[in-house]
Amino acid sequence: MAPAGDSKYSTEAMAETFYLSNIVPQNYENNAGFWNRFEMYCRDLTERFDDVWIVTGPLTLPLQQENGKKSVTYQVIGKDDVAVPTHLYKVILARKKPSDKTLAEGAFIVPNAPISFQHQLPEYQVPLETLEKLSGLVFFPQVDKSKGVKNICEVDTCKLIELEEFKLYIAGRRMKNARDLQKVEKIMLELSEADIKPDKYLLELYEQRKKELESSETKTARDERRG
DNA sequence: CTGAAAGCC
DNA sequence: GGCTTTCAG
Repeated sequence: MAPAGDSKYSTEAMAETFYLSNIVPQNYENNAGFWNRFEMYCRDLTERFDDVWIVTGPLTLPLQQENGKKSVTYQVIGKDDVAVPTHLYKVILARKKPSDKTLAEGAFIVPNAPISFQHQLPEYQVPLETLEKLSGLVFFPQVDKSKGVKNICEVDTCKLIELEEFKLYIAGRRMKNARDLQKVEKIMLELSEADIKPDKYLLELYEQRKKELESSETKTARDERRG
């Protein structure tokens, strides 16, 4: 998860987040696209589950070479040869209420490469044991798997945001930060050019931002007249 | 939201 | 160089 900018996180937690030891090189399009949608889904889980635990990490998995043989190869970057993982994983463990005995779990392995909006989360789900073998790790060892741990994709949706919804969300973010009325209108124009109809939420933001900017701009003009 | 690129002191 | 503003998926 990326807590940046979210005031409910402590500065200590933020500092830990940005340790280099907590960072891996990730494909840009993946991070801004599929992985971003994945993280949005994870955040959204907290709306439906009281407790959500997530472990994320890198993998360097064997791939079929041109000679037909499988090998572990991965790119390294920078002067210190930082390893670029071939895949990233997430393990999700969630509980509706602290009193609940049954937990929901999901393990996902995602290629560190661009993944289009046509792809959905369940395509990348694997049995937890598979991920444990590939990573050499044991996740949530204190959880007794024999006690009916449920599949998160059955208990919840595992549905990632679609392209249109994503663009509306981005437009909303931009709307809140728009500097002037020109920018505000540009956001709306770009949406209509993309054949996306603004939803009620965005229209509200639009009207609100317009009002704010109109009042601040007339105020500025008044101040300027006063000299 | 995820970022990089450009601008500024 | 580091911080702020601007732009892009």
